[in-house]
Order: sequence, then C-alpha cells, then structure tokens
Amino acid sequence: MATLTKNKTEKLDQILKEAAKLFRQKGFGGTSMRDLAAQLGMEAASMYYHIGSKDEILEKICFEVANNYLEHLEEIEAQKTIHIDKLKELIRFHVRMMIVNGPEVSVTNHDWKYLTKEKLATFKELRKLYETRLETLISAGIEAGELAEVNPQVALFTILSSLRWVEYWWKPQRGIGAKELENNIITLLLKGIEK
Amino acid sequence: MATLTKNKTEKLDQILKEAAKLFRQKGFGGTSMRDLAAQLGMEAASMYYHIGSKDEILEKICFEVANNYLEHLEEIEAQKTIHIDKLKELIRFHVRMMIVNGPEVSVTNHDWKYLTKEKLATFKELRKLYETRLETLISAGIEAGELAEVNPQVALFTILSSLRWVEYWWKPQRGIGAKELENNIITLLLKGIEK
DNA sequence: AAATCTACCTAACGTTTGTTAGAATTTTAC
DNA sequence: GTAAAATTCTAACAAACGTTAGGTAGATTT
Repeated sequence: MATLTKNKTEKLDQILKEAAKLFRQKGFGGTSMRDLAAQLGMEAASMYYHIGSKDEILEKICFEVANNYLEHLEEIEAQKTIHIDKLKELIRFHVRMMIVNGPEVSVTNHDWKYLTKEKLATFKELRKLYETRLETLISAGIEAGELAEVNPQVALFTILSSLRWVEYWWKPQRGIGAKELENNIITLLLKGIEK
Repeated sequence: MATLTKNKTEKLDQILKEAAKLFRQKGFGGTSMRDLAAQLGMEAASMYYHIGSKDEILEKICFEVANNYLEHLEEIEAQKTIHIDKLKELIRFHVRMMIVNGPEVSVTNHDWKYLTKEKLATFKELRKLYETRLETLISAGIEAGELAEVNPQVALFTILSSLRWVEYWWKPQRGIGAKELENNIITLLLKGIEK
C-alpha cells in the first residue's frame, strides 16, 4: 500500500516536472495536454488519474515556488545578522532557486497570469506580501546606515528584477557555478559597476 | 485617397495598441480574437480586413520593439562619449521605452515564445545581436578603466534584467517621473546600494 | 482462485479557437 | 444622387482544446 501511494506521488511529481519544462519552453497557453502527455509517454486522458486539471498543474507549480520564497524570507528575517548580510543571503537564495528549480521558477515568473481567477488573486497577495516585507528590510538597512539612501521601492524591484535573468541564462555548460555567480551579482548590486 | 489609407493604418494601429494591452494583461494564449474584437467594439471577423492573422499581431509588436532597441543601441555606439555615459544613456532609453510603450515592451519580453517558428528564430537572433553588442560595450568600458573589473556577461544581464520591473511597476499615479526613475536606477547600478 | 485496486487505454464529448466566405452597410468620389 | 470602394457584419468552418466515460490489463490482496 505504501509503495502504491509512493508511486502515484512519483508520477505526479514527474508530470509537474515535465510540465514546468514544457511551460517554460512554449508557455502555458502554447502547451497542450497532449504535448505534455507525449513527453511523458502516455495518453492525455491518462494524466487525469494523477491530476485534476491543467490549471491545477500550473497552480501547484506557482504556489510551491511562491511558498518557498516566502518561507526563506521568514528565515532570513529571523536571523540575527546585519541587514546587509540578510540582503546578501537573499540574493544567494534567489540565484540558487533558479539554478536548482529553473523551470518552475521560470513558469512562476512568466505564466502566473494564467492562474484561475481566485488563485490568481491569492498569488498576487503572496507576491505583494513578499515585496512588502523585503522593502521593509531594505528600509531598515537604510535607517541603520548600512545602505545608501536610495528609494527603497526602486532598490527593491531593481534587486528582485536583476536576479531574474539567471533562470534564462544559466546552464551547467557555462562553466560558472552558483557560488561564483552569487558573488558576482552581489558585488555588482552592492558596490555598483562604476570604478 | 490619402485619407483612406491613413484611416486603414489608424485602425491597424488601434488594433495593435489594444492587442498589446490585452496580451500584457492576460497573455497571448489567454487572449482570444473575440476578446480583442470586443475591446475594439467590433466583430472578430472584421479585424481580418486589417490584419492577416493573430500571429501577425504578435509579430508586429515584437519586431517593432526589438528594432527600436537595436536602432537606439546603434545610435549610442556612434556617439563620441565615454563608455560610462553610453551605459547611462542606454539605461535611460530602456526606462523611457517601458514608460512610453509599456504594453508593447511587456508583450515582447513575455510572449515572444509564441512567435511562429521562423519568426521566433529571427527574433532570437535579433536579441542575441543586441546582447552581444552591449557586452562588447561593457567590455570596452572595463578595458578603458571606466568600469570595475566584473564579468562582462554577468554585468550585461544584470543590467538588462534589472530594468525590466519598470514596465510592471510604473504608473503615472506613482508620482515618480521618468527622469527621477532613471537617475535612481543609474545610481543603484553604477554605484551600488552599499554605503 | 476470486475480488479488488492501480494505472493506463480508446473513444468521444462539448467548447472554444482562429479563420474564411459572402452579404450588408457605411463612406467616399464624381 | 448614383456608382464605387471601403469597412463591418453574420454565419459557419475545421481544427484543437481540456476533459469525461467506460473499459482493460496487470498487480495486489484476501
């Protein structure tokens, strides 16, 4: 009995994994259930034994990622370090998330629009929450004199946004590891590019 | 006769403008031709007097934006200024593009995946070309001693990526103008956030 | 050995999709 | 005011879509 449930979960994970890859490649709207099934070597109808709907797949991917980010932000908030180190840790986490869960992060960033009405609203709330908390962290860093006196919201979005390209650019073949990439980006964002 | 052609072009522009808004809101796959027609106060079939296909709409939007960026990069390259000023001018242009043509830029950034096979290939080439040229500019700036010795590719994508949020964030109601926004971002990217 | 359960299949359903054909209507030209 | 041209309409198409129903083969349990 235990193995059966396990197998079922495994297949579900497999579907989600493959869906994330396809959605990233061709978009949620550009990927049909038949496409996805073909990738998994089964018929489209067969997937409905494991999932409820196409929307549910997207939903699972997006909320898994969103919750991951939020949980990690909470961990950072709880750490007893100076603000600048919290920011560094946050940047490192973003880079790692994109390297480890590239497809899922990509789908979450690009295809959340296709979430159904209520889920879309919840998702937006989660995102807003994340942004608000991070902005608070930045503001605190400025007040503490650790950060330059920039517009906190501009800093917030510039940082968040500047990390996104990693998901689209990073491949093992590039020969640059997570650590090195993190360090490069941290230097760039914290110290700027001007000599 | 002149007015007729003009009217036809005007309607086409209207369709493209409204399509860009809808695509941004709901995605290319999430927007039907009937949705778009409703927004324009006409029937879906009527649009085909002005356009060839749904794909063509996306194509027109994406290539218009891509060419705009490329042309401007060429202008910058031709300017007789130091590299750091070229970079500043580039950042300013990106911000302005997103403020002036928000929906179109957004669609180009997010929905280019839905371009048809050949157009997709061409689009990717254009993007690659833009990236390569900009990387060259950054490398030149480093060699000239104007920029810190960062990884040029990391700098390239961090800069490009960090500008993208403007399109999603900026509204007239925020009370921050293009100029102020540009200056803030330039400071952040060039001098960093660390005090 | 029979019964049950798991995981897939085939077939088909109702919708929605982008799009076309051809008629109707509005606008422009003379 | 009439003819021509430009623009939009209605109606319908075939294709693709997500999804459901019902069946089947194999494994597991009793």
